[in-house]
Amino acid sequence: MSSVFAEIAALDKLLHEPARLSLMTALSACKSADFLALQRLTGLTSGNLSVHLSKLEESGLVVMEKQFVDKRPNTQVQITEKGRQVIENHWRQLENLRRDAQNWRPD
Amino acid sequence: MSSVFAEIAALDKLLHEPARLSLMTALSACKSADFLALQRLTGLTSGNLSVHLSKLEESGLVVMEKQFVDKRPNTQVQITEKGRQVIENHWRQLENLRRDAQNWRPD
DNA sequence: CAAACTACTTTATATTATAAACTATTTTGT
DNA sequence: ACAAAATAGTTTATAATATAAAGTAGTTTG
Repeated sequence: MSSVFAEIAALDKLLHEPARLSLMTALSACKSADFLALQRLTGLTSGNLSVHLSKLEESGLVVMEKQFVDKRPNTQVQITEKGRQVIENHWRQLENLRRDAQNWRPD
Repeated sequence: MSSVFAEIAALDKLLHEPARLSLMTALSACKSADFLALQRLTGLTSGNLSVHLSKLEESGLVVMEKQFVDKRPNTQVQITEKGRQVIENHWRQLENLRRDAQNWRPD
């Protein structure tokens, strides 16, 4: 896999999907956030948010802690060290792609 | 739609899909490129490349010109003005997301 | 002149995302 | 008190999407 283009074309879909890219980028900026804050942020339906978070958790990119706050369920979400690494790397790849595109010419 | 996060979460999938993001970014850097150059660049199978390009063409983001060169079929692909606008806007949105993430805090 | 190659397109299948329906509990109105 | 609505999610079914595999039309090579 020589060029950034090829790298991007085969990019990690888990992270690249827009909703999850937003979530991971936001989570990389804070210690933790709860379900509703993330829902307000992204505008996702609760169903979609739930599925996206589960997917991120299964891959070890976030951890979820479920507790009761004021007698109501509350889910705190936190990015893992692995998650922080892969999202940072993902942004690096995107930046590389954009930079390299400036002077690409067809063979 | 208030935040960049929400904008991104509802981002144009057509452009965001990694292969097409690569293709459009590359095409925005040159007058035109042919099928094989794009295939070399992205590492896509010809089947996938064909489908992705057709999708971009249907949406008016690229135009394709089919001709014979040295007795062989040859497909030249060129980004349209609309295509140039939407890919540039897409990159702007991604940059905004990343910038805004730096100082996001859960409500 | 048959077999292999080039440059694709079409189709079938597997993956993925989204919406809708559901669960469990709590609060509000009468 | 108790039905209705709200909260905070999860599960499931369906629709959309991507990828791989097979097919087409023509060309070159042994």
